Amino acid sequence: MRLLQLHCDYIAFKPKSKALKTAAELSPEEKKGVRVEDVVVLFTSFEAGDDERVLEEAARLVEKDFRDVHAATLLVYPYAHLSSNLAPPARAVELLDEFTKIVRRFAPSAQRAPFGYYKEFELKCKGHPLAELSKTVTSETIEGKAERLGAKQIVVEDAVKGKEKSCEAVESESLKKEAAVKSKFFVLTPEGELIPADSFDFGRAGGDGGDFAKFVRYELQKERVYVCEPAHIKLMKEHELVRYESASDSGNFTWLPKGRLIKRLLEKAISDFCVDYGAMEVETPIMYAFDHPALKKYLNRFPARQYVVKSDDREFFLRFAACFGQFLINRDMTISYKQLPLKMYELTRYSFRREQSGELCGLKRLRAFTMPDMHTICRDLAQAREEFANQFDASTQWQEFMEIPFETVFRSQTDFFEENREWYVKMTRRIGKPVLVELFKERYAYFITKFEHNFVDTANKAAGLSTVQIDVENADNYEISFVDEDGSKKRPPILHTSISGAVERVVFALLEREAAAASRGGVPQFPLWLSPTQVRLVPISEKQNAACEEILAALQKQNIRADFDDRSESMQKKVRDAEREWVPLTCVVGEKEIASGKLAVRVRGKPKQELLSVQEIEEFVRNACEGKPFEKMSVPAKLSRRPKF
RNA sequence: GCCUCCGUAACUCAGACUGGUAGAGUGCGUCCAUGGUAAGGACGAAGCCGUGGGUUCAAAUCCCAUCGGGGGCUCCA
Repeated sequence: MRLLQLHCDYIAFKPKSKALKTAAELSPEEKKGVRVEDVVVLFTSFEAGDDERVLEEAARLVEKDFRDVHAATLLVYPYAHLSSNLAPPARAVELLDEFTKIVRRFAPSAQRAPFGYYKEFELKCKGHPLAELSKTVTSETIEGKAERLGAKQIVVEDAVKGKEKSCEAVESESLKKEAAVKSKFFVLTPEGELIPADSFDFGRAGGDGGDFAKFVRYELQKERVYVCEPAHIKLMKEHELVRYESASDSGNFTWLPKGRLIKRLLEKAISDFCVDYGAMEVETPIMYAFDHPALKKYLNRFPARQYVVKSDDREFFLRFAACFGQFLINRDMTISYKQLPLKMYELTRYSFRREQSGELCGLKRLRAFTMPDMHTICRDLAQAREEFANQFDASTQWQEFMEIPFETVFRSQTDFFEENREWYVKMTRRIGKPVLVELFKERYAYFITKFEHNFVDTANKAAGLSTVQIDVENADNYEISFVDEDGSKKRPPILHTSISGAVERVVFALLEREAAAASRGGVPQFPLWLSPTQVRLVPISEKQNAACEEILAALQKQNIRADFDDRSESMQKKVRDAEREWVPLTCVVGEKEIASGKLAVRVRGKPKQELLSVQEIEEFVRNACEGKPFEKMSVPAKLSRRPKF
């Protein structure tokens, strides 16, 4: 039995003439035709060998979708063209009537269209992911599956129909496959034990297992309770960093000056990190033609949805990573084995993924995001493994540099994991705590293994930051090759790497980390090198304004982001506002301070004021920002000149 | 995409159940005050009550649709 299932705004049909001599005569009412609104239309072919069980199973599958899409009614529409192995017409009518009866159990208003007639019809399909489904149910599939899986679980072909025209977003094969592939979870300890995740004792080191336990629970999807809005959303608005822009598409954000500054600093830090690591920086186009042969295959193997852009008659998709541009460069390069591993880096501002609207969440998941994306061409799997381990280490260093706590997962094909178990254990030892391992029987995407460092937020939900994957498909797709020692051309394995993860996600993690600190009674703050204001000058009265201007100029000359609260407000209020803005160093300037040359400095997080000279303040900032990038502040240094956003 | 909650001044929110001239705090403006480490005082301006329909003599309020945001599901290289 074959079904083409369409969730439609409406379908209207009208019988025209008999297609089968044996077709039953129609009543005048039936001849007029029918129009049905908000309906799941089941174009149905009954095949030789279909029986009651097939009908029941098909109905069960349809019932689930029918309930999921909340359609008003159902229409069974006999449609012979779905199969080349049709049941005899008389039998088909029996099956049709029986099937209609069965579906009426959950859709009492279900109708059936006449059998054996040519019918004209017009319909409008809704076009959401569940709106277009095809199903094949046969007695063999039922028996076959029942045998393999035991019990009642029956799997049938149930594929989301790809859109027909290339201009429509491609529903990736990988997306479908990923849904179908079953995986198993384990915990790998630094000692090398591999324990099924559900029997691992998270409290063995005492306590509740902390973030790792939360992370594993999150991954295994056992514990998903109601949680409130993630803390970073409120913070990003309060601090005038980032905001929603309803004039754009969901998941495309506006970065205000202070947020832009933080983001720019992070972008510089991670780009420098990658260049220091040995990657060549490039910049590539953000859109690519759908019909390009190398891209077509890759699109299908990449689990993401795309934005589509039209230009004249051509259709382009917006990139969801830097792979496209970099691989197309690699294809045209002449590469010797002597140059491997060869690294290329791009800060993608932006990468685009048309995530489902319900998946978007503040800075954690966006449709347009900035990803530092690095690719490494390796000589062979051995070199890929070595480089993977190096990049695992580099990613870990980066997270340590950012002081962002993380939990790690390795995802791998089962056989690859078993062959390389010691290699995984060694990396686990590097981070010195248990990691999660997810094993797949078959590969659903282009990589054989990957790791992620995940951040666990205040709502106990995980978000991937660093990740490295070993890609064994795309050298072929893109025809990337290098010349080996013996002069032959070879296809390299390629590493896909994001050392930091999306920059927006780094901001998310920083804000969440501080929100968590605050909820534990700590003082939330930005690292000094990321603070929009590093030093704030607060005069006691207008009499100290001139002195403050001088100090301000001196600090700015030393590449310190200083500002000056020259508003006509009380000193107490200025101190309060500085605290609310998380200003790291707030310097009160009065007559005493001018006379002594030592400012009364509130150091954020410290209970007592300190008396520091301007030079000492400069040193303090310089020391704390050692090895970190610097960028200028783009809002006016005088607070009276600074607008509210 | 589905389910659900929410959308009122620049911001944070009350008002809605029970329809009848739009409320507070913050911010902003003017004036007074010139201060010693988390909010000095007075006055003032500021609203297509997300958008579009409907019901009603009358809609921020009730109904429908739609857009945007949060959460749940699905999803997350």
